[in-house]
Amino acid sequence: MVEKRPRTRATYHHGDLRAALIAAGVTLARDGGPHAVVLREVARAVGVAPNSAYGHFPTLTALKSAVAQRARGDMGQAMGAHLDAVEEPADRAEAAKTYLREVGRAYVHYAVAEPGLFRTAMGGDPTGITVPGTSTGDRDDQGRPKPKVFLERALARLVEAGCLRPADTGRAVMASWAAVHGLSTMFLDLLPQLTAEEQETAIGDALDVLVAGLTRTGQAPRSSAAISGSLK
Amino acid sequence: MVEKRPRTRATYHHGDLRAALIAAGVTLARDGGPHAVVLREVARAVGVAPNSAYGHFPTLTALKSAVAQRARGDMGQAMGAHLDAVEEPADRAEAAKTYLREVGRAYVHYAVAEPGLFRTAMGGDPTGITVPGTSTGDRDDQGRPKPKVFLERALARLVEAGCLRPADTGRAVMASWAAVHGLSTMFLDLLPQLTAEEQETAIGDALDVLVAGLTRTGQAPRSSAAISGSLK
DNA sequence: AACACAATACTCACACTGTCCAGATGGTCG
DNA sequence: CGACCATCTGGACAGTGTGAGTATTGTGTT
Repeated sequence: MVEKRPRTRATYHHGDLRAALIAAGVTLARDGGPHAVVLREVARAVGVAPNSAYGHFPTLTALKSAVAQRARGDMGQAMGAHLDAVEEPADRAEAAKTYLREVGRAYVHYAVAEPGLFRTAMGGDPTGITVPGTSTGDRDDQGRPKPKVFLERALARLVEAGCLRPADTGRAVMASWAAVHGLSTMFLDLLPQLTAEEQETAIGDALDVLVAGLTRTGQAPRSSAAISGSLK
Repeated sequence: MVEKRPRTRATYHHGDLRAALIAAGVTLARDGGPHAVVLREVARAVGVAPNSAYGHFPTLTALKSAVAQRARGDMGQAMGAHLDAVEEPADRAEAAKTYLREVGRAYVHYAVAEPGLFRTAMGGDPTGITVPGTSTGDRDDQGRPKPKVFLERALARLVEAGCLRPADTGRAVMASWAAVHGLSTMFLDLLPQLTAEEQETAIGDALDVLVAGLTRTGQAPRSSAAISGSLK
């Protein structure tokens, strides 16, 4: 199905087996999740012997890792398309808040729209030596932005608009990421019976709480260390 | 290893194979996650033939589902123990906020302390017909409270203390649950390189943002529907 | 108390998986 | 043209979930 001509140099038998394997893996992962990307099935889809994959990937988890990276790029692309369609309010602060909300909404929307790819990208399988974060760039191997950059951009805009202190950017990253990632995994794993409307209101409510908590004018309390120290 | 005498009536060959299978599955899941609870390995640990399990569970996923339910009970027990050790401030409102924070901290702490059981409880495997939420009670089959009840209790205390409007309880559940579940899955799947100190500060920061967003005095904005309607 | 029944556990079997090892194939370069 | 070497193929092995049929054993009935 998917044909890719070699970029660097002409390869030997197949054309570009490595890319074809990844593409087939993405297709398998799209409907079926990471559990569905099976080595023999991937090889069967491409039309080669099962062991041919071992020339390009040392193990199945390595192939899954490549598929996951590709899925993260796809997620970034989808989030970018979502954000391009957002109409921002005129007020600068409200525009920054809207942008953060829409970044989060795009994150959760992708998880719901492409659960198989989302699960593959976020690697629920701890068997792999995946260790996400090894690639430090802002874009993947196909030049597509990573999902994280949208969140950082949103928080930077909040800082510019005066709604967020620069020193709070780091903790804001964790709080925002946790909120949207938590919503996504909850919808997929824990609350599959929710309707689209219920999901949408839950997204809006959680993001409202997040924005309200982040853009509070007073300084954030620093009681966490004291509380955690008096435990256990 | 684990011996359980039958409660209701003496069983036939093994004693209580069903309970023994679940117990062995919990042990397997504790170190190794849901992927490690393998039917033949469970049967091997108990000392019976592999297919003996099919007399008590129609499929392996059914056994995993029972193990997951047991893991959720274990999680509730651990959270209760954590909360019993919390020293609450005298002020009523601050005590309610502290309680919510500690509920969240207990949730994430269990995920980090027992990643295998947490992953099994929260079922990253969509293959099963698990559908959590079928059991509507507040306690599991062993009388242990479910994790969700602690969150509901915390929000009820916030309402009593006047820090949260009763009408906002529903959305507060989603926001709180998403925050702590997101932190947990992020720590396990996306940020395994974080140290315990970094995890602790991230937990404190995210919970501070959550509490600040929930207990804001003004009414929450209801702009989510309008924004989401202008998209796509 | 002895027997029949049904619940329980076991044996055999099949299709499928990931991965190793040796051999065939065919581009690339001296 | 011939040698090399990356690439792909075939066979094989251990291990998995699950189905069908069979042996075993506790329990209720006569």
